[in-house]
Amino acid sequence: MSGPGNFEDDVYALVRAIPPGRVTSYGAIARAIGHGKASRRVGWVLNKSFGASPAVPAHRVVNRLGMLTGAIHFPSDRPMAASLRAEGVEVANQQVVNFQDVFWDPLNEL
DNA sequence: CATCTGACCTAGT
DNA sequence: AACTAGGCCAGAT
Repeated sequence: MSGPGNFEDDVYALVRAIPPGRVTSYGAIARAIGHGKASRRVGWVLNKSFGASPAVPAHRVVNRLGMLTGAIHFPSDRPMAASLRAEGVEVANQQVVNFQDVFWDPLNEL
């Protein structure tokens, strides 16, 4: 019912569970909620997440290579790279530095 | 209403 | 190892 079961809700819950200073990937989220192949939808859901409350730290979600592919869809007031840097994540050239180091795998750590 | 695209990823050739 | 194709599904044209 109103709990987990909806793709949207599951994604929101998981993204909100990402600790500050850490990042994860779309595929990792999709897999954690049981839709291993629906990584594309994750991005679409996050796209709506901007008006959600509590806020969803969508800036902590990058692609598997650590690239800020979704940065172009972020509001100009809150650029993705800047938000990550504010949390201590180094970003260079639209890419996360030490990605493996800051990567947070929900299946492994949650 | 049919077709394409998109914050992606895995697997097969 | 590089390339192609397939999967997911909702919005846009």
